[in-house]
Amino acid sequence: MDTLETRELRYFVTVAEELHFSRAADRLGIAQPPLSRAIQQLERRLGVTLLDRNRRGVSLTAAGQVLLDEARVLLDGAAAAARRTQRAAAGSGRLTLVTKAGAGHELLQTLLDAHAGPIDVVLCRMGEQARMLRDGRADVALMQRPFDALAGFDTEDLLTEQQVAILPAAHPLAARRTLSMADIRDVPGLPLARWPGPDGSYEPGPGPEVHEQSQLAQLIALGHTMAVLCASSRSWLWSAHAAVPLTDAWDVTTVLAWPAHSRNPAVADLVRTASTTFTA
Amino acid sequence: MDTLETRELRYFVTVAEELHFSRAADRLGIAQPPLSRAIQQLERRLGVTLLDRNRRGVSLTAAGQVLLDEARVLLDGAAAAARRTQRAAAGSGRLTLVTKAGAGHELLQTLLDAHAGPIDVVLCRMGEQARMLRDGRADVALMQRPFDALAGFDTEDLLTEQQVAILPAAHPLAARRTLSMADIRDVPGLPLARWPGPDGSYEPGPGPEVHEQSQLAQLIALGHTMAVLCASSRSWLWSAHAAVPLTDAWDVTTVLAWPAHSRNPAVADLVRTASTTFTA
DNA sequence: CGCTGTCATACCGTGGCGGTATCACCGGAG
DNA sequence: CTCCGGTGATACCGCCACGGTATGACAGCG
Repeated sequence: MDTLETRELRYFVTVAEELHFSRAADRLGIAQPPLSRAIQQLERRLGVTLLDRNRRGVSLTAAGQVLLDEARVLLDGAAAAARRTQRAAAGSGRLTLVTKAGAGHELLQTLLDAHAGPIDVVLCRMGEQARMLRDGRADVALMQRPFDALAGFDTEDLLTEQQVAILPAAHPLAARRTLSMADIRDVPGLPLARWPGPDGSYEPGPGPEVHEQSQLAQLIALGHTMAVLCASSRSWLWSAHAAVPLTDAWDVTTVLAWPAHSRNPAVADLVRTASTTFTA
Repeated sequence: MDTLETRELRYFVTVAEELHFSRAADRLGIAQPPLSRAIQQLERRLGVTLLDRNRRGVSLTAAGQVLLDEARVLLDGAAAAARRTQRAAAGSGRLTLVTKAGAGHELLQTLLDAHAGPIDVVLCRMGEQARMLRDGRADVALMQRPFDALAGFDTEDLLTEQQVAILPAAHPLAARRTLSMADIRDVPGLPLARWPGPDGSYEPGPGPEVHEQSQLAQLIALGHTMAVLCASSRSWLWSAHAAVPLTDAWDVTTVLAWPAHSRNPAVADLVRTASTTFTA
């Protein structure tokens, strides 16, 4: 009675996105009638109306919206499963770790030194780690709580640290011993840089949009922006930068993250190594 | 090049479980030759050898083991998606919350009072919540950290409490004001009750195996066992029971949990209600 | 009242799935 | 060594289901 076929899910997602059978069929590379039939068959099998075909267009029912969300997750999962299987066949026993370029450099070094097996390290842009874990291109990631979206992952805490404000060295605030969040909010001519959110888009605001550490470093050195980062970011500062501790910012915990259902023995091994290395 | 069909995954999982094509075909209700062909086709499509067909049986390659894990998750996910869609169509806007029978009774009452919409409450046996969330029979669950396996779920902390030892009132230890874990480990004639683990099996040990609060209550009243539970369990104690605070046991946090990718608006609503109710 | 654009229906051909029969291969019993 | 039982692979065939084309039903619109 159930058994959703991935072909049907692919078809349904496309129709739900286009809200138009002909365009969806076009995107799928098939004709419209078989698509209509496939959706009808899916609805009949589930015993649920997924789409309202009114005059003036197609719209999702509540159940259709639920299935759309579920189907997207399933299709992504299927693609990820294929990739993970292929990676497992190719690099037997190798592990791919993904981290933001420049973040937690010493920590990563320590981790790699402590771990016995071979690890491929992939550096990615901010917030890309989750996607790479989810789509099967990586096995584990270094991520930061509370910044990164950790939903759907298992995690092991590695290191908790305070945050610091990174400023142009020439700016008056750079001389302070400590700062509070209130001090750095709305500094004239020195807006906070903006990172992409979980969906890759930016919140509106006055600061420049950045997605790489090097971008940020340059913009700060030029005196165009400032940023709030964890204390270990000091390792990549330039002489034109200054780091001032923040007294009232949230602590940042760097965590090792992996897909919740992963039973990859190499991942388990790395996690064990990490937990003994960093809790001791 | 990818696009794993669920039919193929179903076939592969069965073969991987049986490690025997004919038996697997039998379980699937098809003949052996089409099954062999389907697996070959899957291997060709992925470009990966999933099974070693040696004389003396079939065995999984490393890549095959990876795909087996992934495929199980995907198939479970597909079944869950179907159920969630059907539930969404049937009880429009209703929410199903699952909790252990007897656990966190007052907390649940408070939550239900605070929430506006209709909620179906399902009581289940210990550790069943995760399964019901995963397979789509429930939308949200009350679970306890660190007892329950929360991997793959999003959670919102509701209440943290100390643990207490629940003893037969007649036992000498019941007179104590407080106890430590050392005091109650290896008490002659009063072993700790054992719960099922995440996989439903029991660790070996001297105490009786229990999976329901009522079972436990009776066994304690009879003087056959004792248990360590969170402080709010006091609400269901009998007169034949005594609760003694434990000084050095882990705190227990009751959390609201839901599938990580859920975008069910009713769930989001309940979570918002819960977080304002319990953090204020 | 046609014209256009939508999704549904009718019908048809083909490819893929599943079935049966058989092969190739190996281990074990004699 | 030979035969037998049992394995998975191969060969071949029939049928269903998927996809294509043609057309229908129906609403909006000039």
